[in-house]
Amino acid sequence: MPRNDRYRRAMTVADTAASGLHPEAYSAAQRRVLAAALDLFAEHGVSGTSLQMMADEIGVTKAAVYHQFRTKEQIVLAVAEVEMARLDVAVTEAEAAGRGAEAREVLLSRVISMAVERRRWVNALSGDPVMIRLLGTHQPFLDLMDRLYSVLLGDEAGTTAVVQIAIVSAAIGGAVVHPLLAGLDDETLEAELLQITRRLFDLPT
Amino acid sequence: MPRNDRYRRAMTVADTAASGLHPEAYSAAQRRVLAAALDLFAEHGVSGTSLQMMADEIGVTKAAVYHQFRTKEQIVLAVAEVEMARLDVAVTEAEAAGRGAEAREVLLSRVISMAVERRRWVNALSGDPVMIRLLGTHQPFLDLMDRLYSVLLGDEAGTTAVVQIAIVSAAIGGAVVHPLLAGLDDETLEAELLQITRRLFDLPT
DNA sequence: GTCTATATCGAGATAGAC
DNA sequence: GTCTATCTCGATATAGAC
Repeated sequence: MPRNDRYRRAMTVADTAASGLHPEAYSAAQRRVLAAALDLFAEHGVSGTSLQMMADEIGVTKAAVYHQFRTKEQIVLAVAEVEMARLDVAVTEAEAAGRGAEAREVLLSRVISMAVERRRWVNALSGDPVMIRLLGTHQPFLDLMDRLYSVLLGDEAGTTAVVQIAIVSAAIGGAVVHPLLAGLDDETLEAELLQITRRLFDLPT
Repeated sequence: MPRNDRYRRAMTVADTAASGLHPEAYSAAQRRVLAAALDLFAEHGVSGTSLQMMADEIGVTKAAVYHQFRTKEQIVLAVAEVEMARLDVAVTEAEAAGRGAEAREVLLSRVISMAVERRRWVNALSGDPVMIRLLGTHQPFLDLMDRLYSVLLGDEAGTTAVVQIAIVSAAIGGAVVHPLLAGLDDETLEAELLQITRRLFDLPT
């Protein structure tokens, strides 16, 4: 990443404002980089992951990685967009199911399924400070989250309803990475999460 | 941090095995370093925070920071231990309330109160990969978490009960840092969290 | 698509004066 | 307790050959 007056520049999407929700089809070499990057981000964090680590993981040199992506920031952005595209599919599918409880039901099951399936990477994608800053300034992502929350909220309004969906989101994202549940198989975890989140929504407010 | 054969060495507690749950009283200069470090960890992650950033934040030079702590790892460890000591007080207090529902009730309210109060730093303390690795090899921390989970579990056993407390933990930790709730005042957030977590425990399994 | 080689900078860390 | 000065290394990044 380029430099700042004092430290290295904070990551922004300024250089890549054109990138939206439709990441072009990456080459095989690019996909290898992105897969290695995601694994390493999960283990060491974005800042703790160097281009050298990615190169070693793939079994090539740093220069080969730089041939696929011009900067580290481009890699982070590409990783984020690939995951966003997955989430977009789920939200779009839920929206197609209408505006009420059915839509919410569809979204919940799709999101839980995705979160469980990709639990090794959830923390890197949603908890890493570099990723948070990047996505927080990335309008397509903000729009996607708005849509997601709209489906979850349905017709509800008010603080309690917002707290409720925030808690459900947090519970899903946090449970799949929770050390207590690290040994639990995906199917059981998914079933339990589905059950408990459904009951959270059925609770009287 | 010292180096590895290939990259810089992963953080361990090997050098400081003697440090436990009773951090010595830090000097005023040391506390300034720890406060700055915690803020910066929350904003940039542990790996993304340099000694230079800490020095700038405090208004001294790097060498002055190195006079207070011999390595960056010592700073991370000290930050973690100060927070652990806070949590330890809450767990100890809950344990004093017995072994049943009352103990759980005390612990829940204390933990929620702590999490809300310190929500700016929760992600850095529980989600940062460096912190996770450090604490995961730190026996006093593992013991503390065992005690915490024991109080939450009470007499319950079985997968569903474990999932339940994992979800409650995740919900608390995740809700306080959730962007949707960033604008919510501490008192409201605390009350809502208390209510919803209590209901989660009252649900029939 | 991958390599070797290199440039530049900031990181962690230390020595020694005040 | 803080400073200036310095060391070494790994980080991002580029040039140019194969």
